[in-house]
Formats: sequence, structure tokens, C-alpha cells
Amino acid sequence: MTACENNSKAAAARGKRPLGRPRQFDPDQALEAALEYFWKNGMRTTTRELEQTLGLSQSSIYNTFGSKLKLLEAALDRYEQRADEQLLRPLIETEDGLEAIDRFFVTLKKWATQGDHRGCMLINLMAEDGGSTQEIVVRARRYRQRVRNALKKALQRAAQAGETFAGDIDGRAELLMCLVLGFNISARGGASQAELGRLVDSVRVHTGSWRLAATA
Amino acid sequence: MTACENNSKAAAARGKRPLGRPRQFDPDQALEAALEYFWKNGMRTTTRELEQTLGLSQSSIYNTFGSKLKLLEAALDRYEQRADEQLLRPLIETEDGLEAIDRFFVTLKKWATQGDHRGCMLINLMAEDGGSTQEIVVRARRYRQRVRNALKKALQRAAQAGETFAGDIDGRAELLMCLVLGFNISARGGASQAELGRLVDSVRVHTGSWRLAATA
DNA sequence: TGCTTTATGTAGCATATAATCCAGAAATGA
DNA sequence: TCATTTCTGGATTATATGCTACATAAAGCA
Repeated sequence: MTACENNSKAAAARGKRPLGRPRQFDPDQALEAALEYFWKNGMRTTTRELEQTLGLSQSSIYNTFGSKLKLLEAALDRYEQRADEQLLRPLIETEDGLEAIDRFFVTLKKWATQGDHRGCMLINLMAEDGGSTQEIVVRARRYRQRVRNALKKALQRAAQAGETFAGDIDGRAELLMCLVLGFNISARGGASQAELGRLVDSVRVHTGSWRLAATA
Repeated sequence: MTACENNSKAAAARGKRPLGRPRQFDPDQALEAALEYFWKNGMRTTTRELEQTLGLSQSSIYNTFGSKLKLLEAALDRYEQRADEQLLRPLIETEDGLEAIDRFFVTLKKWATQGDHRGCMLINLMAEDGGSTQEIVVRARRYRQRVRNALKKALQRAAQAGETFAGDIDGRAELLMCLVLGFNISARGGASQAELGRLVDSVRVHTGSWRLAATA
């Protein structure tokens, strides 16, 4: 649920209309717009820009979300949840090994280029912030850990299935994680769809070189 | 030479002292301090911080360098020149192939972790700016091109020396470039020396997998 | 109909920021 | 000495920014 500040804490939950004047906008929709804008423009987003983008006055924004940082964090919650579902889950909830990694990078390309060139919101924020906002640092570290683990699990499955050799799983996961970061920064830097496509191909070729001769 | 605004245009060039009151500081030293500070703190550096860091008043800074962006660009000129000398030249001016690439990543690690965790100044700026400052976009694109080319040349040398297979040089150069970006963002994100060291090892292992069986 | 509660719009506050102005200082050459 | 040129320190300007105050609007409840 959308983490709002006031009202409706659990009021609307019971069919009961909450006390006082009702909101004239949909917080969920506003959060969605904020997510889009933050993703593209990062922390430099100003509260006036948010006014324009969300179509709300500052009072409404602050009344609903508390502060700029809280709004960003609410947007990040949503972002992470979606990234988990669309990027990580397919990498984790499968029997595949190397195939799953290939698919992951293909999905990552789509993910990093929806709309304009945006890359990964969290990685962008981390790079932009450069360690000065604790909330971002913590989130970014946690997120990278999740991605790294998912990649490692996929490599372990591949090794167990005899698809690849069993050595240096950690090193290879680290290398893939590094490629994920580089890929996102490439997208952020304005790499074209074609360039990113070629990059994904190169990754595929390279993970392909980890494949043992088929014994089937 | 340090690109200053006023005075000494070509005056000091002829041994002639320039007219008017002489500068009471060394522009070269000031630029060095600006480079350090910009490298660590990016574009968010304020003119007051520059006052503190350079030990100069705003008037002196503006009189000497013109504007914040111009000072940043002067610092970037120096940065790029040094990166060319210390990172790229050893990769270009050598007969080695894969060895040179290994050495490049080792040097890159040192480069990206001098002082604190800083990564590459240009890549950081690119990520931070996100495409809104044209000067940065252009510089970053040009720089990445230089790195990519140097890596490609090294791979071509390796292929010609029979050290590695000749196929997909472009793809592999692209992959290495992506690793360079990821490596820098890792450093920027606060990765420890140990983590970065392991990453360099992984890169070595995997460029090593491109090595053909020794025929000597 | 008051009274309470919540939301909204307008205006504003305190601070920060890039850049400029200006009076005075320090050098030159006549 | 004086005129000219350039540098320096400190104040200043115009604008931006995150956030808040306050009066008013719209709902429920008594």
C-alpha cells in the first residue's frame, strides 16, 4: 500500500469514509508520477518540479508524503518491489542456470531503457549521491547484494546441472554484478538501444564460454 | 598551461611581467586543489566550498577561472591528461596484449582508490549529471571512446601475437569497457580495497580464459 | 446548525547559491 | 608623484530551494 502520512490509516479499510475533507487526487497515481520523475531526474528533482509533475500543490504533497526524501523513499519502495518481481524473481524462481542469466540481461536491457535512457534508478541515485545520503547508501548496498546473490544462485544451479564448471562461482558472480553496474551506467550515459543490444550479446557470448561441452 | 582568464595572456611568455597587481597565489596549485575537490565531491561543489578549499576569495576564483563550470573544465583537462598518461598510455605504448590489459585493471584499481573511494572523475560526473550538462556528456563520450579503443588495440595485438583468438574483438572490447564502468561505480559506491582487488582478480581470470594454449 | 477533522491554495520563511560590484591595494611605467 | 592596470576582500544581488503558516474549503458528527 501507498505509505501516506495522514488520514485513512486504516479508516477506509472498513468501508468507513475517513473523517475530514477527502483527498481530491489519487496518492497511488501521484506516487507513480513521482517514481517516473525521480527515476529520470534523480535527487536534483525540486519540490516545484514535483508540483508540476504530480499536478499537486506543495501542501498536498507534504501533507501526504511528509518530505521530499520520504516521497523518494516511497517511490524507491515501489521501484525495488517491481525490480524484484520483474528482474530478480525470474532469475531465482527457475530451474535454469546460464539460460536464466541470459534472460536476465535481456530483461535488464528492457528495464534500463523504458521511456528514455534511464538505467537503474537505485544505481543512478547511488552514483549521483556519492555516499552523502545514508538512506540511499543502505538501499543501494542491499539491492546490489540481492542481485549478486541471485546471480550466484543461478551459477550454482548451472554448476549442479553440469552446465558449467563448479569453480570460482563467487568470482564469476562478482564479474556479472560488475557488468550489471557498467550496463546501467552505459544506459545512463546515453548509450543507444543498438549499443546496449550489442553489449547484451557480448555478455551472452561470454557466459556461453563458461558452458561445458554438452554431454546429452 | 593553466587556462586562466585575465592577464598573462602571453605577457609572462616573453619574460615581461604583466601589467597591474600580480597574483598572490599560484593558479596551478589552486587548480590542483580544485581537481581534488571536484573529483571527490562532483558538481555539487559550491563556490563557498571552493573558497575554503582553494583558500581564495570568490573574486580571485572568478577573476582567474571565469566561472564554476570553466574551473571544472580546466580541472577535467588536467584529469584527462593524467588519465591518458597513467592509464591509457601504458595500454597503448606496449607490445603486450592480454598482459597489458591485466596491468591496466591493476592500475585502474590504484587510480580509482587514491585518497578515498573516488572512482573515475569523468564517469562519476557523467553518472551524477545524467546528461543535463552538455560539456560533461561530450567529454565522457570522448573519454569512453578512447578507453574502448585502447582496449581494442590491446586485444588486436594479442590476437596478432597468437595469444588469443581473433574473433569478436569488438564485442570483447565492449565487455571490458563495461567492466571498467562497473568497476568505477563499485569504487564510487564504497567498495573496499579487498572487494575491488577480488574484482580485478576475476577480470584477470576471465581475460585469461581468452588465452589460447601456449604454442611456444 | 455548529463543531471537529482533514485537505487545499497562496503566500511566505530561512537558507543557499552562482555570480557581480566596488572600493582599495599593489604592481607598472612616465 | 601620478596615471594605468590588475588583483583582492567583502558586501550584494537575483534566484532557487525545502519546507511551513494560515486562511479557507469540504467532509462527518452531534
